[in-house]
Amino acid sequence: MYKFKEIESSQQKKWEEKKIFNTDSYSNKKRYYVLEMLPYPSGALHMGHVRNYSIGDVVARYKRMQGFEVMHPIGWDSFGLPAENAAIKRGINPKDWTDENISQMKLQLKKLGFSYDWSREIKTSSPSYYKWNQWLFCKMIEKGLAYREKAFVNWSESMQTVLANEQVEAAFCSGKGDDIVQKELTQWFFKITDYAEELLSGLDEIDWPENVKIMQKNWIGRSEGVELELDIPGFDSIKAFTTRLDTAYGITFVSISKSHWFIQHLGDEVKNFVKQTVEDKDGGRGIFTGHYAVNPFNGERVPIYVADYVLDYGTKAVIGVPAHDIRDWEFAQKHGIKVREVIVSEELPNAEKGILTNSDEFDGMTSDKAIEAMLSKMSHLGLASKKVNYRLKDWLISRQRYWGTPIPIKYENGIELDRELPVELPEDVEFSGSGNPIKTSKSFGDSRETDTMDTFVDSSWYYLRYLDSNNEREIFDGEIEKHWPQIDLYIGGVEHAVMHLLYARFIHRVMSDLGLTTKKEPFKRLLTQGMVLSNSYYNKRDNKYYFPKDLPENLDDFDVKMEKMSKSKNNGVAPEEMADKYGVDAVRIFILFAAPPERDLEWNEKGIAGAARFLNRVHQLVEEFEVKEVEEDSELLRKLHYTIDKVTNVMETNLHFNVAIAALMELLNTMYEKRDFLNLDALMDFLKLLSPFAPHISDHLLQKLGGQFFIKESWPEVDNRYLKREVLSVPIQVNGKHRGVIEVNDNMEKEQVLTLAKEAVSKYINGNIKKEIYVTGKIINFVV
RNA sequence: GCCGUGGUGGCGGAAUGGUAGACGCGUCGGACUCAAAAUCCGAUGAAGGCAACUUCGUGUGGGUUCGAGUCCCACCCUCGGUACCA
Repeated sequence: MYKFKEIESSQQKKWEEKKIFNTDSYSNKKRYYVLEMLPYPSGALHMGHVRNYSIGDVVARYKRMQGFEVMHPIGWDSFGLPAENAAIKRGINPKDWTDENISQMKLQLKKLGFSYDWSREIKTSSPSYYKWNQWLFCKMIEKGLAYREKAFVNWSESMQTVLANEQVEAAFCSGKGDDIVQKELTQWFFKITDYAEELLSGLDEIDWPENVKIMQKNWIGRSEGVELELDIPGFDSIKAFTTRLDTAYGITFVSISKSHWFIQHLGDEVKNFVKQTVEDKDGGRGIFTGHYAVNPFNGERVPIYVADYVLDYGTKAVIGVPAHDIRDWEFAQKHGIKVREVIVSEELPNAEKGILTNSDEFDGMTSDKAIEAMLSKMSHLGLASKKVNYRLKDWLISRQRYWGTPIPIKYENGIELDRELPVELPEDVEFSGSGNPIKTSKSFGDSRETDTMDTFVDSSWYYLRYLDSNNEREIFDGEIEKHWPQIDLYIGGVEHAVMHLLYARFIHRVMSDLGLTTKKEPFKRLLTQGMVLSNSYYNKRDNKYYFPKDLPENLDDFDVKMEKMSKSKNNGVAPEEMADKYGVDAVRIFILFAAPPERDLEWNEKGIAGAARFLNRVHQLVEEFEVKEVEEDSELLRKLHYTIDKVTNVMETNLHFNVAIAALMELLNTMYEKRDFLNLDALMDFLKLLSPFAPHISDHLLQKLGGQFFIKESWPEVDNRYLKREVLSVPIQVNGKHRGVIEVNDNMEKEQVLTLAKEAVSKYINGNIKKEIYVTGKIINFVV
């Protein structure tokens, strides 16, 4: 095996010495900005990171070879819950814990040889970064895009803190869910709903995977419908949204959400129901309020329920038509609510549009006609209006936690912005596990906001800070932003498809409206990568996950599953261990080869050995190579140019590096067979193609052949002359079944080809051909 | 529940509607070696057959088409997200 350790560390040293990955912010070359989602410093780099950064690194190196000035930065998303938990559990300061993790992970990253411009590194937990979060917050207040409002949260009485839904679930699982209530707190929000329409239409301008666009579309959830007013005798009327006004005669109940204004008028039973937190949100849970609303169409009194399934958006109230809505049907079944058919149906429930019945003068109309007619009648009475509704809620950014950006607000004389930025996190705090630690600080002051910001705020604009990360006067220099207005390619896990990516798009638009950015959309192209999985071994006898090295011969007692690598399942594979054993380049090659980037990847140590073998063969070939006059070999040249074409295509289109690497392996095999005909140019072209994937060995071999660094070389070009084939083999089918192959000249006439084909498969034809299909050069099919 | 993903040999995967299984792993056989490792060469979807070859085969059931892994409909399973994990 080639000496990968020596080669890798010496190449990395050379790269660092020459600072060849640093980016000129003001470069006048063509520019390309490739970015991987910034990591949370959990303490150790995992294979998911390696995969993410390898994908980005390949693109960065390829683009450099194409003559682009490439921006490829890295930093740390270093605020967040785990640091605070470590503080509570082990008495470590969150800052120390975080910084220690960062320095460890940085070391690991450097050993993996990614082509980052480290001079741009950022850390979101440093005041020089979060200062600008606070500055943005102030701007948003000025713009009317941040406001304070009451909202329900999961509140743990014993811990005196807010819990995430995930934590609530965990608490219920371990039988500790009893003290969790729904509590109303006054909190800060960002008005993302003001941008709902833009965020929706903006999706059309970006080159993102269709499924991610659809998820965002559905999350925003635009629906056109009607807001209908129903009277509650003795109270204000209630407004309910519906997209199916045609079913209004079928209303047999009304449901409101748990934060609806009407609840304040209700008794303790309902209020207690609202406070309860239960595990199962989807069981059609609801309670009758004791009040009725009047259906303006027929004057009928229908019961009002508070129901879990009504989301806190829009009017927070929906009409219940069990006959024609499946969820309403289930709710009605559970609560014994009556059902009335108003769309002619064979069977109930029936959610399809159709012809109306039981609907007075609207009987016999189609749904669409009826919606118009019914809306017109009600709007004359002032009881209904057309309305566009969104599922998207405003973004609650307040967190009752320590390790985040302090919200820069003082409450001395009402609500006041604190303009002396940064408002730094106090260090004289206690981590007792109960309440917000900031409240224990003496230095922080009594009149300040003690909530911190959601960490999604940090990660919503960090890519802009990279442009000018050491700027102390401004969030970034506008001139540099004009040079690098968008991320050309953004790479990260599909788990961020909605929240992070939607928040970032929102903040970017806000910044654009503030005149800070020149484009509306931050990420021109998105690649969502799959997870890295490996086998986990769960022992059914002692209920523990075993490390693979601790397994017995006999696995009868074990549940073996392929799942996401994680600490708790003892199935993680440490990148540095693999790099030590097989080399960094082999790790990269394997992780890129084992699956296309967007798919989940199954870890397999045998596979990485295969990658190392491949690189060893490359090394061997170059070691044995001598520069001398050789004859041209058309097959070798065709293979070479076919591979250049293939790899370039992958780079320019879908980034399916697994296919590109397979092509490189095929080329290597051909070059081995034909090594007597191999010249320096061909060998060099092969190494160029390989270099983005396996940069250490490639640069090492280049230096042996008299060059320097591949990112300073130019990407090879296809010569179409070599790709042409004179003889094509065309498969023949009879009735769609493969029956043979013939070789034809590329200039042969159709008739001649068919005659030859008939001869070749005569025994399957028996004379009577009904139809002949010939797709030139591709396929022949006879129907008999 | 809702929104989205995926399902192809023993395994990871490849395949603009046109020869299913490229490439790699594993396995088997051979070469080299005193031997082993490494390396190199060859075979490898399943069933039947001495063989030529035949039949079957891309989660399940239907459909469109000369032709479907690929398009359409229904279903099953899997994974991600679900607004305070990041």
